Amino acid sequence: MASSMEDVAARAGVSVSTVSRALRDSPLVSEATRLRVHAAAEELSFAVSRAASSLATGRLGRVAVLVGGHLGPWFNGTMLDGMYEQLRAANLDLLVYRITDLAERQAFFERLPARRNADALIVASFALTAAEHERLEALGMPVVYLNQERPGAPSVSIDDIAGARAGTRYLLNLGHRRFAFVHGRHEEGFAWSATRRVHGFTAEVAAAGLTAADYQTLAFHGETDADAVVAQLLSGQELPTAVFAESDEIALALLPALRRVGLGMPEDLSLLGFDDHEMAARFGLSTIAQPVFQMARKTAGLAIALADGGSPEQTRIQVEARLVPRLTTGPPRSPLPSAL
Amino acid sequence: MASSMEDVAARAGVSVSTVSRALRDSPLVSEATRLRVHAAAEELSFAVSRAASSLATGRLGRVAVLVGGHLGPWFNGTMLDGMYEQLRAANLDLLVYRITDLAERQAFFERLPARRNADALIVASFALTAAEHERLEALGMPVVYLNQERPGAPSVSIDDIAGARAGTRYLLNLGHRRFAFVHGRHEEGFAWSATRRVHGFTAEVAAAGLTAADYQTLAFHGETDADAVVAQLLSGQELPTAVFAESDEIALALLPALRRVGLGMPEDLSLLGFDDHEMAARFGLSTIAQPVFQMARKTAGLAIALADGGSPEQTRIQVEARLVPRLTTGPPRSPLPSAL
DNA sequence: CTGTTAGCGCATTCAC
DNA sequence: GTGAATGCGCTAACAG
Repeated sequence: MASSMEDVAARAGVSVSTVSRALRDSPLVSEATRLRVHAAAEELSFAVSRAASSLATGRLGRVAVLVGGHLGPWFNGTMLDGMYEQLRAANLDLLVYRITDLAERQAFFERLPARRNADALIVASFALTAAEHERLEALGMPVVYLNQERPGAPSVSIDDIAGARAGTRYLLNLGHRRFAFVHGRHEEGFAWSATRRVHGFTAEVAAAGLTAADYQTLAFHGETDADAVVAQLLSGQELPTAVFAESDEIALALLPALRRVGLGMPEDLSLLGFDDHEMAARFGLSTIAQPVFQMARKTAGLAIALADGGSPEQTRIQVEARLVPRLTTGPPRSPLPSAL
Repeated sequence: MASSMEDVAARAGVSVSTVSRALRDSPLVSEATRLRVHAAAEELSFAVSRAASSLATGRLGRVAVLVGGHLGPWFNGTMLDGMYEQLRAANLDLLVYRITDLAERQAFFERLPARRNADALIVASFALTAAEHERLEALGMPVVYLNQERPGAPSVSIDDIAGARAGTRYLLNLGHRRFAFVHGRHEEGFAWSATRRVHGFTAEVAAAGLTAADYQTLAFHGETDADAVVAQLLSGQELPTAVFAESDEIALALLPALRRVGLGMPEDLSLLGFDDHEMAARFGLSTIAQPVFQMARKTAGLAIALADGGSPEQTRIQVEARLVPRLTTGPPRSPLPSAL
């Protein structure tokens, strides 16, 4: 089945070294024998053993990605797509690792399955502890971070603070003065942008002269929690006129929950998300777009350069988030919503 | 940096073979030396070279997945998640390949980058041509199919026909007699279940005594096409009372488009999807659930067994789709929708 | 239970 | 331009 180079060599009437060279299109081989060897390989359906090749060259031909959370959600999936394209173009394979809970987290950092198993590691959207960082740095391979900045380490990230400020500014400009900011859980070190987005929001409302009485910060704990959050909003002192969600995932969960209690957007309430999730456009959700795909490509680009042993000129890339106003935001209505 | 086994051997005061055995927790090593070796390895932060290990054992420790389409969409992402869990538990890495267009398709089948690069290949939701099948079979490694049955080959798939029939039956039971079935594009060989679902639908309506005048089949060509499909529905001879979409992705695109023209679900129209997309529950979409996660786990399970050189008892697994009625389906209203 | 020996399949010197 | 050696780092078979 898996014929060896010797078989190919015999068939092509050359030596194994020539086969090796010819198959990798080395210029040290004449065109004639190159073709002859390729033909022989094809006939025997021979392929170079990656393991043997790697052992000899020291290059694995693979880049590993450590994903924070599940692979399924839009963000991570899109990210993988972006990386994949870059890697494929560079003829590198994509190896995936995932960390969804503490068990996986411990398992990964104990065994470090990526070690000596890839030419570079991408750590994506996953807040590491200092100890974990050190562990990775002792890995002996380049590590690139996505949405996580580490002094001295290559990274690609979005300016969450600026994005959150821009979103807040937009709502202020529309005339809103009473806000709620809804964020996901950010304990456990699984969060990355969350904290920065809250900061951006509070900084901007403060800059506008608003005080703590003018806004509230609510936590959203997973899918089933939308109604609870809406209940909190409704039972507060005053209903906010604008809700800024830390992510579109949250905003999209809030959307039907708000509609269910009779609140229309943007008439009764403005709702602004963050990320530009694929579903955001479909449901007319206004949002702050994060160019996930591009970010992923750039991150992979860094990883490729580093895997090649190169040292890219720019190793810390920051991209901008930009406002995408759609249908769920508008000026506040002067009186309180009639629905209340 | 990357210290070798010899270093560890020296430090632990044993031979390399003992190091090799100890590190893989072979029972042929005494507990004392096992610990000593592990300690030495830890101190030198040594890890076994996968390439060298693979070369010596012949096992790569990796399973490759060929995904049809992008990695981002819910279906593929969920699938990867399911496979990942199984593979990780078996201590196998997940290598990802993707085919989104003709170029990628040709590139993959020409170069076969997975060849001699993984212990097994999973082909997921991707309809192959006969030539491609042959090419894979000459690959020299086990191939497992997800949602694609191939005589003699191990596979896991859903019973699309039964699912589509059950959905249609449900709508018939509600009293519906005028239908539209909306399917995605299924040229290009990128489709798998699509055709079977249409067949299931038409078989069931035929069995109910309906004729071609009672239903129509419409094609949906991507996100932006929802309005066009709705327009077709509205401009037909008679508006159907129930719309069955080939997938939730399509149904979820139709949903806002139908609302936009004043059609309420289920008052004016029943809408039924297929797959149980994560967003389906959120938007109350009735659907036929496909247990993607489980299917993925089972597929990975087959791949693992085959990669181990085993021959699993059952190699062709079929799982059932089941109806999940939610809010978008109900009995038809007797007169035509007042909105018209 | 442990050490010695001999490859695994390729890439790369170095000669020619 | 090509072939003959050597070694990449580990595992396995064989002794002991």
